Amino acid sequence: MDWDDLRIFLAVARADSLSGASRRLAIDASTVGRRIARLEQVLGAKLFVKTPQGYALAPEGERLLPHAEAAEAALSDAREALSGPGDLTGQIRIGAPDGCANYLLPQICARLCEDHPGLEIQIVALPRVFNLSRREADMAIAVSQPQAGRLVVQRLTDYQLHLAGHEDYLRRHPPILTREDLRGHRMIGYIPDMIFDRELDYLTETGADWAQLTSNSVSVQMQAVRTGAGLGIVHDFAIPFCPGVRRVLTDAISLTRSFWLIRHADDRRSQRMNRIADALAQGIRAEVARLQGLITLEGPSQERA
Amino acid sequence: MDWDDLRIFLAVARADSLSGASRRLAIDASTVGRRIARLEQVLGAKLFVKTPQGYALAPEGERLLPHAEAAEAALSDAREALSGPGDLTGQIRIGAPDGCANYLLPQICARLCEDHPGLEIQIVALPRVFNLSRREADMAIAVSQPQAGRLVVQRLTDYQLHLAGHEDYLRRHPPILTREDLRGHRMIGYIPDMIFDRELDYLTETGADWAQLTSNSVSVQMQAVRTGAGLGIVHDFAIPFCPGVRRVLTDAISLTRSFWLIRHADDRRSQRMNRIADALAQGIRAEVARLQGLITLEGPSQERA
DNA sequence: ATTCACCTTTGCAAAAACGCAAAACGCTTT
DNA sequence: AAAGCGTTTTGCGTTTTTGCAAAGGTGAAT
Repeated sequence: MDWDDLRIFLAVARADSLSGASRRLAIDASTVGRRIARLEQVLGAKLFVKTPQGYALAPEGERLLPHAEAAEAALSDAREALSGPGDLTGQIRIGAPDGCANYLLPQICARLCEDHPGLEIQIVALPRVFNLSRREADMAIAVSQPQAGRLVVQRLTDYQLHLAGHEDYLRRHPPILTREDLRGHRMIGYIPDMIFDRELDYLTETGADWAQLTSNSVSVQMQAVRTGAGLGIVHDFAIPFCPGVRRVLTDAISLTRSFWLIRHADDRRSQRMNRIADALAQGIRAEVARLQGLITLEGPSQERA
Repeated sequence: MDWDDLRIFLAVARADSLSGASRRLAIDASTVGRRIARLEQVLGAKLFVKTPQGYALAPEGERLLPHAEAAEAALSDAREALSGPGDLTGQIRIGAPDGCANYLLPQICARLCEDHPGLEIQIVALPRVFNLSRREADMAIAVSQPQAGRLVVQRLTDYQLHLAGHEDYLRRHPPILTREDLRGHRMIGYIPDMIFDRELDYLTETGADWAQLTSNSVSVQMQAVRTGAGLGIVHDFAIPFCPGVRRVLTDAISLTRSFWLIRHADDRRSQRMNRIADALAQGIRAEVARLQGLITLEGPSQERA
């Protein structure tokens, strides 16, 4: 039996398809299929039920899975035991909402990569809720705590959102001093049916019951605000990246949310994962504080409009 | 990283040489060397110190070893979880003193193989004490309990040894009724400096302080007795295989020893290993009882000489 | 009803891995 | 001192594995 076939087995079991595993492993799908076939022959068991729409775990495969994961954990521990205590190496995939992925993670991860040349970081911007238990990512940042799963959650930091618009846009309209002044403004927000977490339902919280220009992407929304398309709820930490964008009604409308770092429970005792998580947490905390601090310093003009 | 390289790593670490691992794995030594080299490169660590007389674990390899063993355990559990609850399969290597290996194990293991066609049993006759912790065998039968190691020991059965000679030989000599009558007889025994366990020091226990014809193999000694070369201490359970061999002085000289089954502590929770061990224990108990029973039934002639 | 997108499977050429044989090396023994 | 044994290492022909491209199939959407 070739131990390496178990690595392929794990990928297929998690991707539910040869092609998905193929992409993840960077191995051709035909090879993946052949190695699964070989594994099944050696073990004398049908691990998957094969359909034209994918590979699904058969009962025998279900029984194999936890042991394969145990082997994976042993391997992971092995690499950890070998790599020097100082440097972090290997690949890590971090899932995050696109606001975080766009305005926070790049700097933080760049810094991390600089400190650890052997480390390879993949930032996956999440347009949807993430399935961490399938190892679509090693860790994920979320705006709410997950309810179930063998996961460990830790709070990263609070952050704030405010209504904002570009100063050119604000100049073209009468001053906004009360909620009533919002009438007639073009609102920018999420595509309603693509709100995957109730924490993202910013607009209804402000009283605006609908938005004219919507996107599933925070950065697209931000770009809309920046180009003067209207008013939108934006992350404070994103504002420094968009010169000219000014907050309005900060007294009346102010939202606070939190970022949570979610990890596999199995990774808890992994020194490497712990260190990466710590670096990430510290980096996000510092970066949010830094960016939010820049706003009030740079432009107390939010009331000026 | 190819997970299968870890399997090769384990073999080399246990054999302390490429060639030893090569024999055990049935893979060419050059391939074993190349895969170790590849593994070292991927991990970026020198796992072995390479000398013309073998591969010795380097500190980094020492750190890797326990994790590789953890992976191996996971793999073993996996195969166990898959194989049907009824049948035993795979390969197992049993070490045993050559008396046991010659006169007990063949029948027992043959029966076991018959009941489980997928099972492959290797009987290693042991001319020396066995290093079970290096996985030279999966389990071992010994004549004394080991003192140390992560091992689990269970007693199999008691067995008896007596002085014996071939009836032709006995007929050519005066009757042996007391210990004094042994003077002048040619004694067959162990090569003194090759007695690897004090439990094997049969002759001094009888009062005979030296042997003229010696071997490190119980079966060779038995063969000597059988061909009328002299008198020797033989296992009772071996006598039925040697027509004409009769015990003498059974009242004055009677030795009792025990067989112990030694296994790795890690295998304790392995259902497969437990079943094999149980079958082995039960088989040996039954076979020793059966063979020892045959003696008294077949030939009460031990006093006749 | 048909096209499309996605998946798996098969055929074939290229690349990688493997086994064999020989060489190089050190240690032990004659 | 030299020959022999066991080891690792290297070179080469063969086998195996892999990736690519095309084919075959199924469900969803036009």
